[in-house]
Amino acid sequence: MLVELDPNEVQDAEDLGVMATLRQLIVSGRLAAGERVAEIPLAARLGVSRTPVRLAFRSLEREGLLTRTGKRGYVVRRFSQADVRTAVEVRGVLEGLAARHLAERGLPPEVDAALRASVAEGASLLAKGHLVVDDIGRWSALNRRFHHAIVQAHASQVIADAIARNDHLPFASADSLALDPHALPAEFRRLQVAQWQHQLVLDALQQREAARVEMLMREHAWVGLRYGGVLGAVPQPEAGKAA
Amino acid sequence: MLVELDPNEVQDAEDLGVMATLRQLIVSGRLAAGERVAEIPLAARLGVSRTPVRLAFRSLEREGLLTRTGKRGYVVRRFSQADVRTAVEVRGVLEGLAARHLAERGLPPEVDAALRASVAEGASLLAKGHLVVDDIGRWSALNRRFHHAIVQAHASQVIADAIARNDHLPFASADSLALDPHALPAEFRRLQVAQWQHQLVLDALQQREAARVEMLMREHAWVGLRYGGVLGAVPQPEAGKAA
DNA sequence: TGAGGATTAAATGGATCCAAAAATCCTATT
DNA sequence: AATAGGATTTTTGGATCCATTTAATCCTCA
Repeated sequence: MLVELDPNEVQDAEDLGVMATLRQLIVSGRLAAGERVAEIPLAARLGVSRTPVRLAFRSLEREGLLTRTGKRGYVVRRFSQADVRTAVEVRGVLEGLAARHLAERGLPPEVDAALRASVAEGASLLAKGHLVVDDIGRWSALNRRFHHAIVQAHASQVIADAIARNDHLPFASADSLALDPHALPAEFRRLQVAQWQHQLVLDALQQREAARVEMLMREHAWVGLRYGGVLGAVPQPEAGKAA
Repeated sequence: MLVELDPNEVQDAEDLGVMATLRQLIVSGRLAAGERVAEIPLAARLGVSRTPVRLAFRSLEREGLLTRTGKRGYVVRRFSQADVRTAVEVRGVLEGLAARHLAERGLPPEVDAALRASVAEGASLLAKGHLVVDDIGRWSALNRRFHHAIVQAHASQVIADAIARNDHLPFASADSLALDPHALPAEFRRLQVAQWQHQLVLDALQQREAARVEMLMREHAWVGLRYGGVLGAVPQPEAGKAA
């Protein structure tokens, strides 16, 4: 009944659930943009019944990774270069809103501590003047904590939800700043800019400079996308995923 | 097996699909905030099997109207006053982004025409100096067209999607400016402000004043929420839905 | 050879079935 | 009487089944 099973695919399916597996298939490009996805073949491919696949399709549709085609079936959504830029800008705008609120209401001690810790860790990571491959993961983690601290500090979950939904677009999230291990010197310059921006954001929050921190966060969003070109790093060839 | 069927509920279920019915039940408060919703009772209540209910649950979870409780089951999400404010502000920020882009790129003729038409219709609606109940629906329609024209003008669907997802929160959308038919004089003042704002937005777009139009759109978002108090209308008692 | 229509295959939506997990409730013992 | 333990009932997740609809194929005729 079910054939041609790539072993590690099935592995994923059992461990993480169909939802995560599908997301992976889409993000990795094994399901190409524009490709039609049907319940039955995919269920067979993953070794599960149609039911979980159907449920996952609805969720992924709401996440924006799948779109309906006419009366029947879904296709993997295709993202243009403009979509990528816009998604990054949307995140910047929303994180800017969160940061502004935080500046206006004042920085709670635990948020301040979390941000200081992230900034300190970033400083020590860059202090040696160059990058090693291990630093990529460390930066990703501290960067995630920095953004998370700001976004989660808001009294309402609504902003965090809006950001999370936007982040479902794989290239939009703050920790999708994919660092090229083969261009570490250039990436070092990029991270240095990001680190400066983190420091400025923290300073503006502490000074309760609301408008300033909003603009800083907006600008900071671009570091994952365009700064590569400006600062001499190789831009990601995400054209493969885009239309 | 299936009893206690409110006839018009079942009517809805057959016509609009479980998804829309559930949304209605939640928005109308017939499913109270914080209430637990289970598949089997709800399927019986709607006269359908569990399958469509399950699918609807996943979608509504992604929309943010339902949240999981621990390992099992969903509850109707409860929204605080802060959530309502924040959702409105998020919409303002995103619509502001869309409007700014439009100003930066220039106003295409058809968008300009659509916006002019909405503004003109609003002017004629308010020209008689007072409101009648029919005007509520007319305003809602023209207001929707105005906002839609700005949001849909963007090259990427990403902003529109983000706004649409935020608008799933029933109180957040631009046409949730619920006008009280019993306070028409006060509502007239409110619509007059909204109309002025529409005119200013259109002017700023035509002049390509990007920063100005962004701020105008942000401010305009609040008209549905707080201006009532400022301008003397009765604020919505949405506390019933909020926590 | 191409177009149109009819037939066929396939995919979707809804319903039901089964097993596993969770919550509730009941009982027995301290 | 209260609590711990266990049994029962409910609910969920997954799988399969059936009917309907849509898409695709193929065949015929011009």
